[in-house]
Amino acid sequence: GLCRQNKIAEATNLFSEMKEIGLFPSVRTYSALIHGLSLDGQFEMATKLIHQMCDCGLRPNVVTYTGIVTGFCKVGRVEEAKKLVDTMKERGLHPNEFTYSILIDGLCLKGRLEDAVCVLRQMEDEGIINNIVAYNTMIRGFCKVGDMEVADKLLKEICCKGCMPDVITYNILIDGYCKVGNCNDAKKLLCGMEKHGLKPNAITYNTLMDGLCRIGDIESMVSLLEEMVQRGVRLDAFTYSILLGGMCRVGRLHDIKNLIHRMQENEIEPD
RNA sequence: AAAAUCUGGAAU
Repeated sequence: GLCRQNKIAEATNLFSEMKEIGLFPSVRTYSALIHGLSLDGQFEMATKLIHQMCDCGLRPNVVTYTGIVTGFCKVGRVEEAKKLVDTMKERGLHPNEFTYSILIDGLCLKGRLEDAVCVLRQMEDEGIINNIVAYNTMIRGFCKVGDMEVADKLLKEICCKGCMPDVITYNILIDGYCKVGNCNDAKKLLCGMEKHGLKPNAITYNTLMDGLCRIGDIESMVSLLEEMVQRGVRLDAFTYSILLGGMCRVGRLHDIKNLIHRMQENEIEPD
């Protein structure tokens, strides 16, 4: 909990206190702290804790190592992440669905899409075929470089394999199409997801409205906003920011004032 | 669940 609030120091203190009063931290406790330290870039400390665990007779498991892998990937140190995964394997620990999606994300962030695909295939070869997060991560990688053809191919591929796309899959693809200026295909995906029984959420609408706003289609943006409200999807701070951007672009100052007023009525603080 | 994926602006 403390780690999630970026209070690593407090977490570390609490951890020391625990030991002083004679409590033995469990593998989970260690893993939580190791994850927090890794995200904070404190890899030496994290490694030290791994050793400490072993000294206490505790066996670090896949989650423990994956915590450090996450830290490396987030700061672009993918090679070290891969090396750690190899170490894990040597110690008889098999990477799981989390490990794979994290590694794929790390490679995508570095622009190493081909390598990421290799890891994805390796994951499938290991028999993990229902990891929607890994597929979403991979699809996002291609979307971010504007390669919508491959992204779409992956969507079709996972459908064939019986791994059901979720709302996030569609949100990622909608954003991809919007960012290359192809709002038409983005709109088609919105219909497509509903056909598959998935409910668009605020992020879906925000993403598409932003795309429409970027190509200057304010009218479509407004009708989408109406649809969003009608269907009871709550507007959030992102929604307002996107709408305000659109209104500024076309100089509708009066509408902007209205929006800010409505925002406060709906108890959303302008950020 | 002790760990993974989606949207704006500003800042850097």
